This record gives sequence, C-alpha cells and structure tokens, in this order.
Amino acid sequence: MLTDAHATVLRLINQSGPLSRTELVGHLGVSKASMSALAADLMERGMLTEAEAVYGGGRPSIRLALQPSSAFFVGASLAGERFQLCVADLGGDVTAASSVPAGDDPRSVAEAIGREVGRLIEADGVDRSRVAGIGLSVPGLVDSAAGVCVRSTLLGWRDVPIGTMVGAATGLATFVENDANALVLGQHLFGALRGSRACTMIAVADGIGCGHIINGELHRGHRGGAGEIAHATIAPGGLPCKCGKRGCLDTLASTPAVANAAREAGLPGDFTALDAAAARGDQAAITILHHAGAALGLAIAQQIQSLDPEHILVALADGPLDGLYARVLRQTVEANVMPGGGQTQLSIIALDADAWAVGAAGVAAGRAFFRR
Amino acid sequence: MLTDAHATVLRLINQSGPLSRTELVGHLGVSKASMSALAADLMERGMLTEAEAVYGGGRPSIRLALQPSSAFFVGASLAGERFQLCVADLGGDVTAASSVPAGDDPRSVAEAIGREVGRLIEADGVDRSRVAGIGLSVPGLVDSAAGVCVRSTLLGWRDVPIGTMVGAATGLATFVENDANALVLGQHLFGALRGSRACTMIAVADGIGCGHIINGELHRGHRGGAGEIAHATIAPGGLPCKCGKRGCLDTLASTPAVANAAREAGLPGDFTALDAAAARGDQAAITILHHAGAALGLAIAQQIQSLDPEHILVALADGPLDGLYARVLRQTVEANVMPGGGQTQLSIIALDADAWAVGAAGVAAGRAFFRR
DNA sequence: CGTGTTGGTTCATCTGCTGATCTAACGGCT
DNA sequence: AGCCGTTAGATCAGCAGATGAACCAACACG
Repeated sequence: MLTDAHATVLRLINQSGPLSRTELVGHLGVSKASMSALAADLMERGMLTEAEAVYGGGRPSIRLALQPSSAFFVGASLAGERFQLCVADLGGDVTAASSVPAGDDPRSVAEAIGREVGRLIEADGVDRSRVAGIGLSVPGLVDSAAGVCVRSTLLGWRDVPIGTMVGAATGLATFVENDANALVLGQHLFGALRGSRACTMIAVADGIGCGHIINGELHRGHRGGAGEIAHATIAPGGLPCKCGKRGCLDTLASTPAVANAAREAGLPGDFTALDAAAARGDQAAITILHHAGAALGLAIAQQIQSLDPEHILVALADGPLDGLYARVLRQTVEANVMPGGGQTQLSIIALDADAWAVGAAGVAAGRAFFRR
Repeated sequence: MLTDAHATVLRLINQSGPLSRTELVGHLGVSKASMSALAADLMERGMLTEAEAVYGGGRPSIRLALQPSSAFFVGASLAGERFQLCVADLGGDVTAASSVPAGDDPRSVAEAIGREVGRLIEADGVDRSRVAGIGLSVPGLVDSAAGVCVRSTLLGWRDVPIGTMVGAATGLATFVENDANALVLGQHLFGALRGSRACTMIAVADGIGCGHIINGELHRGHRGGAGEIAHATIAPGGLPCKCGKRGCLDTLASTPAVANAAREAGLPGDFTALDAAAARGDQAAITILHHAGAALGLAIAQQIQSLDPEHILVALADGPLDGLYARVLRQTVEANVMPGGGQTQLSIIALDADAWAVGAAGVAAGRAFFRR
C-alpha cells in the first residue's frame, strides 16, 4: 500500500520539519514529476498537508507538513510497578495514556494489554483504522524480527512470543524491542535525537541502558546484545556485579549503586537528598556522587572515542540535572575525549516515567510507518 | 551502466561464495524472471561464470561465481617508508604490487602514483578498461565523500584534495579513506570479515587503529572520528599521551609503547625478542607484555559490550600471534565480557606490510563495484 | 521410459519513474 | 497596471525494469 518512496518522504519530513516538494526532490533524488505525484497521493491519504508558503524569487514554495492525526501508535512498556501504555500521534505527541497491573504471565499480560488498548483507543476517539501498530518495550534480550522475548530476568521470561500474543489480543501490528533500544528509537523519531545519523542514548535508572543509532539505523548487535555498557568493566577489580564480573559500570553509576554507597556511609539513599548533602559540603556525599559521575563520564568518553556520535543523550531517572553527578559526568567526558574531536553534543535530560512507553510507541511508528 | 540490482548480486556472491539463481532470488527478493535476466546480463559482461552444478531432487542448480579477472582495483597506502601500491582482482587476490618513495608534497605524490600505477597495470597485462578504480589509504582524518584529506599529522597535510589529484594523475575513479577504515573495508570485502553484518578490526602497529562495520556498512562517525580507540582512556591518570590526555590505550598497548617500556627496563625493544625473554621467565618482560595485552583486552571487551559485534579481528604488526601479549589479550577479553554474551569471535592475525594497500584496493572495490 | 521435482527461461503485461513541456504565482521593473 | 524574469509545481506521453504465468530443461527414481 505505502511504497518505499512514500515512507522516505514521511521520514524526511519527520526528521527535518516541513519541506517543499522541491526541497524533497533534492533530498530524495527523484524527479519533480514523481515528487508531485507522491505528494498528491500522500495528501489525498491525509498524511500530508500544505503548511506555510515560503516567498522567495519566483513562485512561492509550499512546505508540506505531517498531519499528526493521520496515524496513531500505541506503546507499552513491560517494566515497572505498572505496565505503562500510551497512544502517540504521527507528530510524537501523546494523546492518551494509561497503565495495566504488572505481571509475569505472558498470556494474561497480553490480554490485559489487549483490553486496555481497546479502552484507550475508544476513549481517545481515534478511528481504529488509523492506529498503525503497537510497540512493546521489553527489559531483556529480544529477537525483534520474530517478536520474541528471548530472555528477561526481570519478567522471568524465556523465548516468549509476546509479539504474536499481543498482536492477537489487540488486532494490531505488533513490534517488540529491547527497552533501551525502544527508548533511543523513540527519541530518534520524536525526541531530542530526531534525524541524527549517529547518536547514542544512555538511560540511568535501576540499571544503565544504552542504545545506538548508527548510519541512521538502530544497531542491535550480532545477537541483540549491543548497548550493554552496564556490564562494561570500568574499574578493573572493583566491586562484584550480579553479572559475575567485577567493576561493571552498573556497580558504579546506576541509581541503586549510588543508593547503596550512600546508605553504607549513613547518608540518604535518595539521589536528590544526596545531592543536597553534597551541596552542603558533606564530603562522603561528594565522594560518592563524584565516583559515580566520573565512572559514567569515562564510559561515555570511551563511547565517543569509539563511535564519534553526533549526539549523546543521557536520561536520568533520579536526581537533579545540574547536580554534582551530572557536573562531574560532563567534566569527565570533557577530560577524556581527545582534544580536537569534541564535536559530540552531550545532553542530560530527565527520564520521566512514561518515556519508556513513548519509546515503545516510537518503535511502532518506525516499523509500521517510517520503515525503519 | 551497472544498476543497483547488479551490484547487489555481485555483493551477495562475494559475501557468500557461489550461489545459484534460485538462491539469489531468496536473498534478493526479486522475481525469478528478473534474476534470470540479471544473471544473463552479468555473464555476458564477463563478471559471472557458471561454476559447479549442485545435484538434488530435480534439475541441478548451477552456482554462479565471480570471474576474478573481470575487474581490477588499485590500492595505495600513503604511509610508511615507501608508499605501497597493489593491484587486486575481483576475488581479492593481489596480482601485482609495487611501491613509490614516500613524500609529503601532494602534487608529487599524486604524480608518482600516477606513473607507477601506469607501469603496474602495463606490466600486469591488465586491460585498462577493466580497472574499476583506485583506493587511497590515508593516515589521518579524511572526508571520504569529497576525497579530501582533512588533516594528517603523519603527512603534514591539511585539507588536501588528494582524491581529485590522484584521479587526474591516474585517470581512474579515486576513493579516499582513512587507513584503519580501509583496512576493515578490505577485510570485510576480501578477508576474514567477509560478509559480516557487524564487526570490528583493530590494527596494532605504531599506533592502534580501529574500524567498525555496522549493519554491513562502514561506520565513519559524525566527523569521521569513529574508531579512535587509541585515545580512549583505559588507565585514568596513566602515562601522558601525545594527544594531551593521560592513560590512552595508545600509551599502553601500541608497539612503540611496549618498546619504550622494554627499553626502560633494559630489555630489547623488539616485540619478538621481548616475548622470547618473557618465555624464558624474565619477570620484567612478562609484566610489560601482560600490562599491554591486558590494556588492549580491556578495550576490546568494552567494544564487545557496547557493540556486540559478530567478529573482532586484531592484526598485530609485530610479535608472535601466540605470544604472551596475545594470550593475555584473549584472557582479558574473556574475563571482562559479560557471561552469557560471549558470542563474539576474536581472531588475531599478523598485519603484513602490504595489508594497508590491499585494504585500499578493497575500498576501490567496495565503492566502484559493490556499491558500498 | 514415464513421472515427479526443482531450476531456469520466455513473454506479454504492468507499474512507476522520467524528461519535456506547460501552467501558476510571485517580485521587481518600467 | 502591465510585462518579464524566476522559481514552484502539474501534466503527459514514453520508457526501463520488474513481474506472474506459462513453459522448457535436467536430473532422480522406479
């Protein structure tokens, strides 16, 4: 139904914002004739609209913009105390959100999602035929082509075909992705990483998740294991990690690692409180946050040296964005990236609770709509 | 002249070895009719030949193989005491090799290459129309799309349009690539990494070079700086590096770093001699090689955690492949990769002197022929 | 020597892209 | 106001490449 060229047009506009037909011709490498037909077709389908005109030398060019209400995507995050659901439109805006109780029985999870998605779409007043698909964000190893959760410690799953199950329960095209990958895909399609050809996102929460976009596409790795920097050795011979090794980044910079170190020093385990203590001059708090920030900063510097991304996005589930942890992180990156490179933009944002579900919606958008 | 589908057929056969038309249909996603026409066309052009027949249930299938003598590629490495040149055929075999004196004046370098390439092709008896192009392997930062050497400390170049210059001097399509990238491209097309979707090559010589193939394509990074793991910080606060930082992998594991450490301990700077000393039980030698191998092993383990490649190829310019350095390297990788992953194959090979030029020829093959 | 099976070819047809040409919509100039 | 240069976009006949269906080819097996 949608040809490859159609998807490319939509993707380009999503990346760059509204573009005129002539600008699209330059990016796409097709003829004016084809572009004219493509645009007419996409407008007839309601996916594009003519936005503002740009006045220049001759006839003004008319920018074509995505029509946000022309397609919707459902996202579901299978992690946390409740599984978060959301509906996002083609512009990436969340139009509805909800949640279902967490569970570890695949069948009942799929059924609960099926019911709740039905309610959500109904309540949102969205024409069901406009819902292009649902994305699932799964903590663990995932075979995204087959839609199977290969292994998830958190869910206790092994080779669970959750994709087909949720597909049957919802009647929607279903796409399964690892949670860190879903996050970066969502940001790449709808967020701060929009349109970047090479970028990396790192989420600091209970664990440390990481996903890479390379050459404009998600890099999953040979066996889906890319982005496991949580278990990269940063401090050889350091603290033992639950993975069996020692000195993993996870034991140094994750939220629980900081909380543990704080509690052992008799300080509050809460990230924000710890930062406040550091701000008051508490030496132990300063040391703890410094160590953690430096560890993540070093890991990020190594990523930059290895991959030279355009943008690295760090999302913090806890703590202030301008606290000691974040400051030390930035300094350490700065100090450990080769001078003369240093082109990589480093952003630190807050990781809000629904970000995972929005990422999952982005997965659906990418696979069902933008063909990625 | 060659359509995209043609190049894809050639690429697939290069990756997987001879394939029948029916097998190609499966990989390519085109119809039998198109495949038949494609194969006929490529055979008429002399690029494919019918190789062995495979007998099965019904009519035997006929494998189509590349005709090595149907295309040739020139490679030139702009590094070392003399700039190495070679001619490789479509099978990746070197049919002729030569060299020109090293130099730092771009004009005379281009002219010397032009003359020598003419002689080489003449002497090799290759029809000039079958030479698809020349690749240049340049140590330094390269804009490969424009064919410009942006910056090379070794050559003392800044924004040198060496691509157009050599193109004019040779009359061949010219492609410029960073040396580490050329190396991995060559191995990906013709060597141990043939056909891999995700792999990394690390060359240990005067410096440490690294290139990544991701999703089947070279990843150059946002500003062409990918693979600079030589200046990733492995030992924070370690020895000062010429890049201005401290504790870079380059100061720990490169050939000169090992040689320096050895000389300071009153040991021979030669890698092989040092390994022999270690084998005889010399503690200082053992420590030096151990430190170096462990540093590179740690860096490789971090690459594996971050990228989950199918294959990592380490090429050593000096020293034995089964010496202490290599053994410690393997052990350290093993110990610092998360258990349960461990799918990445690690190979250690010798980096012979002409490997750089062969890599450059691979660049030409990839860009001129296989469209990569 | 017929039959089933799989590999590969042929051909009428069709789809989607293209270059050339035309119309539209402006700014600026007289 | 009217004309002209300029750029954006639409139209249309023609064409290259892909396709499905039917066909031929080459084997194993009985």
